[in-house]
Amino acid sequence: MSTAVAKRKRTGEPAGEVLAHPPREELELAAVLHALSDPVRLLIVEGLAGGEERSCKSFDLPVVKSTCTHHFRVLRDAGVIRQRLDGTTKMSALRRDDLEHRFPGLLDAVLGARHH
Amino acid sequence: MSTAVAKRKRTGEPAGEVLAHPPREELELAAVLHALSDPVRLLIVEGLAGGEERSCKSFDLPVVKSTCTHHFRVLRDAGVIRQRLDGTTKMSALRRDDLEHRFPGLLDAVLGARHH
DNA sequence: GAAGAAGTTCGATGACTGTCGAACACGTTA
DNA sequence: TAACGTGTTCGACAGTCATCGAACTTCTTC
Repeated sequence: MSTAVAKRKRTGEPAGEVLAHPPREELELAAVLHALSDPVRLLIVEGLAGGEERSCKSFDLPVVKSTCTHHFRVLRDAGVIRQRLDGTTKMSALRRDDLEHRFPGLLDAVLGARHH
Repeated sequence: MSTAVAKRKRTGEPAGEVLAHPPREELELAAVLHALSDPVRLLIVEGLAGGEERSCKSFDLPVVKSTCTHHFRVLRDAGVIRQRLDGTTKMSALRRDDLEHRFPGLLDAVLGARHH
């Protein structure tokens, strides 16, 4: 065996560490607002508002798989969500605490907006 | 005389009416977030946070005039600001009440964010 | 009137975006 | 080991975006 997973098992590296997440101090307002300014990504964020982790596949998004990958990555790069590998699936969760610390009230305002 | 201003004087049409502004019920979250997701436009919004009207020229923005026109129009089309003609200058102001009604807490969260 | 001031319009440009489909990688399960 | 499920990578594509400079419009002022 010489896969990435096998290597992590040998070295004891946590699986989640392979995914890059910006630290909370480096979250940028413009980047977060941009990440939240797409309808599909707003659906994702609202789906995570409950606080529980969810797999990408558990969302019923109006786009194909590869586009989902794109949107989840935009959210992760902006620091809106945190992703963790779990077998073949990737679990995502909102970074509520980090967002609240950096931009107090922002996420609640977005989630509380009356749509349409 | 056959200018637009002369025509408005003849017909009694208010000068401010020539600028299109979306009504408060039609403000869209994604559009507002997108309008706020640009650094130059964030500068404009912060400059209007005091509540007073300001001319475009009173801002010291790091872009040329025509680009300013673009950014102010994006903000106006999204419903973030209201613009009014006053002679050769165009006065801009935040639509605080409308934004607060439609997306409670959003503008305060954006304005209160700790930058950099 | 002529000159100046404040914005707009237009075209161009380079960068980025959202979308898809096909092929691939990896872990799980039969 | 083979098949399946979940997600990624890659290339392509059409559309949008931020930016600039030059020419223009409109109002004010001298």
